[in-house]
Parts: sequence; C-alpha cells; structure tokens
Amino acid sequence: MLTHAAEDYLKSIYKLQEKGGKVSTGILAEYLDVKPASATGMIKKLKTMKLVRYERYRGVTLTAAGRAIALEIIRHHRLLELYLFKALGVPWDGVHEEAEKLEHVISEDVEARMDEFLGYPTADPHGAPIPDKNGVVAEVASVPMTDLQNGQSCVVAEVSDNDSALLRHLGSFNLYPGTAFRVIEVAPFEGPFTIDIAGQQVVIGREVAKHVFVDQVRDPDNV
Amino acid sequence: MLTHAAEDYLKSIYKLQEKGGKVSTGILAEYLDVKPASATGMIKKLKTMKLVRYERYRGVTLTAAGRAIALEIIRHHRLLELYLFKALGVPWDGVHEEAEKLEHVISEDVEARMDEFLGYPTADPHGAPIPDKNGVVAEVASVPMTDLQNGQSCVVAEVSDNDSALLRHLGSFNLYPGTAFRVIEVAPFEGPFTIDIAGQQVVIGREVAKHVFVDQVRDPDNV
DNA sequence: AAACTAATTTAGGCATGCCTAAATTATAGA
DNA sequence: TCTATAATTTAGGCATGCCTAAATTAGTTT
Repeated sequence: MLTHAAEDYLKSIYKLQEKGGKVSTGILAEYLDVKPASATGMIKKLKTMKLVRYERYRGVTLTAAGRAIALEIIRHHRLLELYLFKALGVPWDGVHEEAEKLEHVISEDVEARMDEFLGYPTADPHGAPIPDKNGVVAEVASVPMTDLQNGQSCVVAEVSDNDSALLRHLGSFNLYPGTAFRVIEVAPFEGPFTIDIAGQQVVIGREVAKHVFVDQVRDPDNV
Repeated sequence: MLTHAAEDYLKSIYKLQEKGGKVSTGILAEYLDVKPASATGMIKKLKTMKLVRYERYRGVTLTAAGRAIALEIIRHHRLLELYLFKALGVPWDGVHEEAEKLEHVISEDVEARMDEFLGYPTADPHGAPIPDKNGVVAEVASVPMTDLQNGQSCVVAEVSDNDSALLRHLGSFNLYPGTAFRVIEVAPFEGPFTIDIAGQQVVIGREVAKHVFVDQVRDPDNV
C-alpha cells in the first residue's frame, strides 16, 4: 500500500496533467503546498515504483499504473463528497476538506456501499465526474464561464471545489451544477458578468467566473 | 493536534486502565502490536504533553486531559461502527477495522451528524457504551458469561469487537447484544456452555464465552 | 557564444515512530 | 542480604516526508 502522501502526489499530478501535459516540479510543489525540493524527493520515489515517468528538469507524467491509482483516489474523494452531502447533509462548501482526509482511508467495501447508496452517481456535488470502479472517467465537455458572450444561455456544469469561501459565495446565488442562467451583459475591459438566474439578476466578478464551468451554451433565440 | 499514533496510545491506555489500573509498558506494547522500547518512547512524549502520568518502571495512567482525548477517539470509533453498520450495512464483523482508520480523521461536524442520524445512541453494534460529547460514559454493569451458573438466564450486553472471526462465529448463533439466552448446562472442568437461544440449543466453548458479557442475570424460576 | 536568470536538484537536517541490542532496574527467591 | 530473572529503558539505526541552503541546469538574452 502507498502512503497518504504518495497518493496525494499522484492525485495532484493527475489533475495538473489534465490541463497542461507534463507537470513541472514547481507547479506540483505549489499545488501541494510543499517546497520544490520536497516534490523532487517524492517524484524520485514514485519513479522507482514505476508510477511516474520522470527525467531531471523535465517534469513528471503518470504511468498507466500511476494513473489507475490517482483515479481510484479521485473516485474515493468524489464519492465521499457526494455521500457526505446527500447522506449526512454536510454543506456544499465543507465536503471537500472532509473528503480530503477520508479518501485515503476508506475500504473498497465502503466505497462500493456508498456507490450503491447513491445510485452509482457520475458527478460529485461540484459537478466533477466520478470515475467508475474501472477508472473510466466521463470526458469533460464544459467551458469556462469567462468564454460566454452577451445573451448566451447555459447550464452550470462544474465549479472548483477547493475554495470553501468561493463555494459559499456561489451558493448564495444558487449557482450550483445544473443551474441554468443567461448572460445579460459582459462588461468591457475584463469586467464582471451580469447574469439572469431564474429571473434574478446577479453580478459575477471575473475572478469568480473563472471557477465556473458551463455546458449547453445557446445563442439568444431572438436575434 | 495529536498524531494518529499518539491517539492510538491514549485509547489503548484508557482501555487497559479500565481493567487493571496502572498499565505496564509491556502490556501496552503487546496491545498495540509494537515493541516495548517503542511504547516507552511514546509514553515519554505523552508525558511531556501532560496527557499521561508516568515514572520509569512504574507504568502509565492517563491524566484528565489524556482521558478526555481517549474518550473522544473512542466516541468516534463507536459512533462510526454503529453508523457503518446501520447506514451502510457494513457487516458486524467488519466495522471495527474500518472504524479503526476513520476514527482519527472525521471532523466534529461529521461526528455530530452521525450522532443525530443515529438518534444519539448509547451503544455500538458490539454493545460497548458510546461516550457522549462531554466524555461521559455509561458504567458497564455486565459480567463475563463465564460467571454464569446452570439454569440462569440473561441478556447479551457486550462482546469483544476486535476479532472478526469470533464475531462471525457469534453471529452464526444470533448471539448479538440484546439477545436473551438461558444456560442449560455448564460442563465441569472448564468445559463448554450449553445454552438455549430462542429455543435453539447451542454449545459455546469457554474461550468464546470469555468474550461475551451479559446482563440481567436471573436464577431459574422453577427451583 | 557567453552570461544571466529562473527553475530544479542535491546535500544535509529535523521530527515522527518504529526497530534491535545492550544496559538498567525492580522484585522475588535463595 | 544478595542474586537471578524478567521487565523496562537507553542507545543507536532506519524509513518517511518535510525543510533550508547551496549547487546545478535549461533556456533565454545580449
């Protein structure tokens, strides 16, 4: 069995590799809140375990074996988030932190029981896809909200899960995965978005919008 | 925050102290499956944290602060056992191992939510009392089954939780906390117990009986 | 092509928590 | 009382995983 730390590294490499290919030591270290020197050390260990491809100064990527473990941990994490949310009523903005600790510790049996209880779900409370038991993840087809144009309507697909305060903020607008909205106005010069959610107008700053990803984008019906 | 290892030591000292006062290094080490030298090391650390009273060669006991932490961990453990059993259907003989890992990792919030879900229970699936949030534990009034005499009837109060095979064995007789039975015969010379559970006669060996604790002992009605 | 800069790696240290082997101590028995 | 034995403690080592500081390297700039 791997250590919790090693599992965290694999999970992080997976996520960073998703958006950007090879993962540099510095980026990884920052993501894990660790010094680059520490990341180098762990990367070397993971390489000897053949979980990672690595050459000095050249960045890391996961091997198939490393990816399988990363997806297993991510599956734990997202099932736990959804379970805590649905079964225990843990608030939206609290499930990530809790799952972060539990993901390393639950058995395959408990994983399977949560999965069954939840009806074999495919997304966590933030809209992130849950890999199935074979490590197959749904493709992410959503685009950042910052790509939207005036008048377009869409549905929230996913929001970043790691900032609790941001999640509370989004929650206060009812901006959950599945929520539909329409862009009323995009202020020029990197300005905020004014959107219509179920008849309510809300203004969303660009920094916040960066963390919201949307689906089913449609141009205005009336031209 | 304490390390998981330190928490395990405190929990173990608490349990051993329950039945036998001062806890020797050797007993503690054996209970934790660790060498005595390692136990000495941790005991010293716990002493500097004032969680434990200790003098060389003289054994350990918990201070009030140490006891409070031990009870908190035990509360986590027992709530988790019951939760896993009731909410997720984890089998009787599997909850202990699972809870052993989770107990160090759940938040107070999740603890409280499980407690509420379970209706503020007072005993885990093995009949062990669950300390309340203030660290108050119910007195254990049960006696070992091996104290029973011919003809006496009683109710199972508690069974040891740490041996999965033993639990499966007891389960196969329906010997759960709350189950009533009557002693038909105690074979002489440290022999087995023949008991009547809801009309079924079963034979229970002494080694097994040592791990069963009973309540509400009554002498036979008809003399 | 040489030099500079920024990123990365190496070297050496520290805490945790375990181990083995050797010393110490308590305690019971001669 | 003195000694033998069994338990305990000390001493020294090892793996993990982090750190800081110093050296190295890649890649760009001049």
